[in-house]
Amino acid sequence: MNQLKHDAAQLRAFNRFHTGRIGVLQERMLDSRLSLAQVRVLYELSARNGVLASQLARELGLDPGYMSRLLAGFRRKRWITTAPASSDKRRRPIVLTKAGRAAFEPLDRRSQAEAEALLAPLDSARRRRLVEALRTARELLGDESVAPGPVVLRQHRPGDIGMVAKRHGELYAEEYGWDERFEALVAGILARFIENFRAERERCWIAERDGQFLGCVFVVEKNPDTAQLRMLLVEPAARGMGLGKQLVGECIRFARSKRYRRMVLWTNSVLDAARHVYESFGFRLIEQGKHSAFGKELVEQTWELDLAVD
Amino acid sequence: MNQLKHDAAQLRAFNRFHTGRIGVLQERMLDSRLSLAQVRVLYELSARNGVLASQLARELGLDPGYMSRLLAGFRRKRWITTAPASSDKRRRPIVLTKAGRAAFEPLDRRSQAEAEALLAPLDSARRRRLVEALRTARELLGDESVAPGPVVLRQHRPGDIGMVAKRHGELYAEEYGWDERFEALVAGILARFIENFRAERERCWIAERDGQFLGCVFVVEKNPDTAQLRMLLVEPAARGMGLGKQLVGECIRFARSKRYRRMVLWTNSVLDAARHVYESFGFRLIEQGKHSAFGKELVEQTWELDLAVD
DNA sequence: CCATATACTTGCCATGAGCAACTATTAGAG
DNA sequence: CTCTAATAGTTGCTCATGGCAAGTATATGG
Repeated sequence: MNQLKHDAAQLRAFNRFHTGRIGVLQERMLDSRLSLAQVRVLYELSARNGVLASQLARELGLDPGYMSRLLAGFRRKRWITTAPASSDKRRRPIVLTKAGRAAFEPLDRRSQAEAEALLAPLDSARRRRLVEALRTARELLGDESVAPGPVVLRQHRPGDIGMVAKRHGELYAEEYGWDERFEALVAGILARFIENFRAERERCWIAERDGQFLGCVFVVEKNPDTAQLRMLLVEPAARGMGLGKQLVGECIRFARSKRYRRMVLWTNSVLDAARHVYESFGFRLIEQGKHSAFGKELVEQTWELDLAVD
Repeated sequence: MNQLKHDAAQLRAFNRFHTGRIGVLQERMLDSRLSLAQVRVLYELSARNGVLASQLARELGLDPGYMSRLLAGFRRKRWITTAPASSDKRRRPIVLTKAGRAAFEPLDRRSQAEAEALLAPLDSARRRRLVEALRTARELLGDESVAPGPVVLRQHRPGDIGMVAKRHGELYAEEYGWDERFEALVAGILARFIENFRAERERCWIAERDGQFLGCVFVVEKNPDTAQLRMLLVEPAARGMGLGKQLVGECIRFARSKRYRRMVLWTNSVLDAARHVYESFGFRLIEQGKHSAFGKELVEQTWELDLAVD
């Protein structure tokens, strides 16, 4: 595959660039009379009290003997103490002393300041883009330590309407081959949703994580007794974590709290995952029929849930 | 600013992760009996014939003395020849020999293979995201060598409608404080644009670079003689490079070719940059009036251009 | 023509870092 | 319960890595 080669070449280009950049930062480290290895160890020590030398060596990819010497050096400077151990007397958990912390702190500050200096020329939008890009890269390169952040459900704000339309358009084009008229349909529905929006009868939930769009769902008033669930979407990357269920659950809770008697929704037979969610909440299929739309022959379905029962 | 601190911390986290990762790759390098510095120099030599030792030393951040020794080593192995020089006899442009190329090739292949192995577990969508993220990071961190790719103008496809609405919504909210009803208005217009689309009378241009949305503009039929220019948008990141002019130029050319007699557009007094573009093409303000919309008091304007003249 | 700068080399030397052998302790197999 | 193997850490030996400064040869600018 040629694409893979190209992508790998890009990765290498990045690595070259980054080692060059970091090389510069390393030199600065050195003018504090500490080697890169020492700084890395010190950083780990300051972050995690009580690690073992062997753990550090493994994680930082350093030779155990070398690690031992590094730590001996720190011990000589009274930056660390190695408590002989409790249960297992082979182990000597390493604890940073007050002096150790004091030695690390200016280094840490300098490193922080350098990172800030690197970012300073960027305006905040660019900085956000950079941070997001770095996070993405780290995650995709398999850094387990990158905590994915919580999934947040929130109501709509500027930009969401478009995002919802965009992802509907792209995903249904990709997965089912629907043409751009589907996206236009969604955009029109969304436009009317905003234009006629009444917060006490209708609502939208946008699911996101780390600012990344994960999914959405809308409840609109069909008539005073009937709420309509619309535009449920879960991003491929967010599937299999119960987000669809969570979103539909919010809709039902909202509709109940607003005294709707029933909830209906219009969907399509090809959307299997969504159907399972609807079924699991007790929606019943009350009508279906062939129609042709978005360049495809489809079977549309209407589902209904009685909100009074249960 | 606390955000800067946080962003810098993210950058540092990335750097730590990356040095760890690359550390691993470096070890592998070593089992070819070459140091990282040697490999880096070799890479540069293979990429650019005839560099000077001093250039290399500067660019790779290595000591000139060390560089001299590295090169002496290569010379001993007959991997390079240093032509004594032509005009300036101090300089000795370095040329990689056939043997040098042969020595570098397996290294290069191995490094390429390792990069590919790192990417292999990712599906192509993720890989694209990763490559895009790395490119973004490189660019924002100030790698001049990252060529920004050409600006491409294309017609619309699924996802564009939403993107156009989204960016209108976000940008006008940010820059002018307009609320989400503006986005809804745009979404509605876009929905109708798609629903009634006739390629021989109407068109949309999406400007992008490296897959990144840069701007857009639409031409729709107002009546058989009159084309309407709508939804001109240029991303902040793309301003000042004449993209607005280019987009409007496309519109006018298109409208002329479709035998429209005139072009009109509706805009708003606050949009200075756009107004300048319109004026530069000879649009004349034919009507304006206060109105209130999107949560603001605004002055709307109608501009017209006679397509017959000129 | 002389002072200064550039391109590269060389001598000197500290230390960074890999390897293997060694001690102390613990866990697991039989 | 004992013997073996594994784990945690230390130490001796070694040499490549790479910084610094002085040195040579050439070029440039006043």
